[in-house]
Amino acid sequence: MIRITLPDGTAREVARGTTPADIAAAIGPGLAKAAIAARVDGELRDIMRPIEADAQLALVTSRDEADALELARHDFAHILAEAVQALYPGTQITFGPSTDDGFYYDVMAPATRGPFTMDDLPAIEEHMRAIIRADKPLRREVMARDALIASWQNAGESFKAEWAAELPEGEELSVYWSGNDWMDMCRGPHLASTGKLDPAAFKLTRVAGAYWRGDQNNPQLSRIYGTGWLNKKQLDAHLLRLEEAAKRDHRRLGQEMDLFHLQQEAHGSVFWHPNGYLIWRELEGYMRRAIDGAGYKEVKTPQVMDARQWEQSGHWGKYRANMFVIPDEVPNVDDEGPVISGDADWMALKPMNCPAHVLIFRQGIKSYRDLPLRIYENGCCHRNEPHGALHGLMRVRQFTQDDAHIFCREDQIVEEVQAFCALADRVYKEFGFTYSIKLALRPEQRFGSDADWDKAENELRDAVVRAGLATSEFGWEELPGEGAFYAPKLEWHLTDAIGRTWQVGTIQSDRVLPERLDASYVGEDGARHRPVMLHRAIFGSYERFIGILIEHYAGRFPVWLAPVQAVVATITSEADGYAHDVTAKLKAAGIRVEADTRNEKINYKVREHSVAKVPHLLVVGMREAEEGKVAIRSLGSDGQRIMTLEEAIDMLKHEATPPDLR
RNA sequence: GCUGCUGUAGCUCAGUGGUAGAGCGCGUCAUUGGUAAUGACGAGGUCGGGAGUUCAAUCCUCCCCAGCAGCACCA
Repeated sequence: MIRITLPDGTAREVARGTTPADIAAAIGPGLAKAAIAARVDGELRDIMRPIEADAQLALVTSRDEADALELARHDFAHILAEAVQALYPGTQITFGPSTDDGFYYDVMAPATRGPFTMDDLPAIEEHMRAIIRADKPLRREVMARDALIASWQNAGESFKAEWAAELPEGEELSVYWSGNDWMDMCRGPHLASTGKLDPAAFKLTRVAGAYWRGDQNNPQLSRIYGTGWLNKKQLDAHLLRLEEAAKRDHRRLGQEMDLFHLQQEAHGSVFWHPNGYLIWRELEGYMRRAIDGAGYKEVKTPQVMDARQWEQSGHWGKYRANMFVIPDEVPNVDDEGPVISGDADWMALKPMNCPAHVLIFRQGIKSYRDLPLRIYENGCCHRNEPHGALHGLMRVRQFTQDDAHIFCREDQIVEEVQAFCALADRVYKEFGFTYSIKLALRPEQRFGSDADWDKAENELRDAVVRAGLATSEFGWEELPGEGAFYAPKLEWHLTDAIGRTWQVGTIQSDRVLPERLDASYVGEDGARHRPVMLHRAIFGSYERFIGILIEHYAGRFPVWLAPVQAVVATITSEADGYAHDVTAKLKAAGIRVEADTRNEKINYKVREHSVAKVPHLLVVGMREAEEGKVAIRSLGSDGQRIMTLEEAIDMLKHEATPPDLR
């Protein structure tokens, strides 16, 4: 007999080999029906898997949503693989986990046909539903390693065989049978049968290429994605959320609001339109005030530098594949010959600002009294990104960083990092973001000694701990191998209005570049010392930050950032004179305002400016003109507020004030 | 860079082996209307680029470019 302890503290003596399903049945028929899995000593397990020893048992029902979703999605993935193999014999299966909103499965299409496409999805979905309707039992079986490998090889499943052979020696190799005719190697757990799934609660969404084991040197598989839920209501709600997210896509809003455009002749670089550049200018002003207040000095450095400089900084060796390289010569003007000779010296557009800032630091002799020296630049950088990586404003080839480098002594690092944490906190909060902080640790490819990396990692960790931010509330986490080649990184991940996260801010503690570029200062002892260099950014890049803001605000910018803050719209042309008067006074008060005196109905104007997401619409007719008032209709509310022109100006002036100046 | 899909008017999209169409937008005219689309008329496209097949290509084939989804990459 073994002893099973339930969550309420009661215990039962049952025979060894009793399943959680048996225990659920013993407790009551309702629970027996509702139970879909079990937690045995905290581990999620099949409801039908026998318990072999004394254990804590908690039965899992669909009310335990996170567990239930995980189980359902994992089952959907298996059924997807089973359906694909049933429909397309010769398809090899590899791996299929659950995701945040569903599942995917990576398969290798048979050699006789190309990769799977969207056109294949309806048939696969239909077959998945048939498998669910068939209510096939899902049965766990432990197999001997050699037998399992042999069975995969016999079945022509070379990927599975490779994987099975590499699983750790001691690990129990379990497979799951769907009925008696299909099985997959899997750690589990699974639901008791396919019929536990709701056939209306999933949808296959797309097909894409994905490399075997995530390595681009390996064969490319077809990855079939689906979204999966417990019921149709949840699925529909999810599909609706996707639609809402698509509506706030910055590429779409950028066009609708006339903020910027991209075109193939300059792919990866942004054409900022007047409306979009107004947002940029506001952010630039905001950031200048922030860094001025925090003791930084702003500089501007060259776009192009000689390759020898990039060799010395190490970028030529480690980063050249992503640099735009330029021959240092006068191009051949004879149309018959090649434009460049091919034997000129090379120059390169800067992919980052750090070396240039070190060169500024190196001018003259620096004393310990000059430290910390904080050098800031709105630095325009070019990186030759892989074409497939480009994405609207989020990943571009020309971008401007709010970049600064803090040159300091070792004993100033923690203090400087802490001050940066405070500055970043203020900025992100003023834009309405919450955030988490992660520490990215040394990568495999790196410069510098292990001792320096130990120090650098400890300093960053220490600063966050002292700032009180190394807590789960701030999502504190360490990410092995994710650091830059010259330094570990603290990363700020923002959470936007609909819960997505974006990595933007960073601070990195670097001992490599000062060494390579020979930066030094004279210490109190009169000797030369190496400064440590802290690389840091808050917006990350203006392009990307604006893209994030567009999606975060869904285009409904706070007044201080809105390109057009107010429109004065007339009801009849008799009010035109008053409208122009109002507009002039608002302009004089510093408001970005436009007059709409077109010969259109007020309904039309209200609609148009609402769609354009203008925060305030000041409607004026003869009534307002005679009384010296305006009727304000604000974005997001249906009603209007009548107020005097002076009151309206005060209100708009207040709302148009950046948060740091209020 | 890899896999798949897409590229037609300023925008969103329909369509055809015989040189193209809608809605919105734009222009003109009429209408002066009180809070999410007034009506009429009109202008606007070498159908992403190049080559090939064909009597004839926007449509079929091939190559290139870009965009989209994902993968890889993001120092």
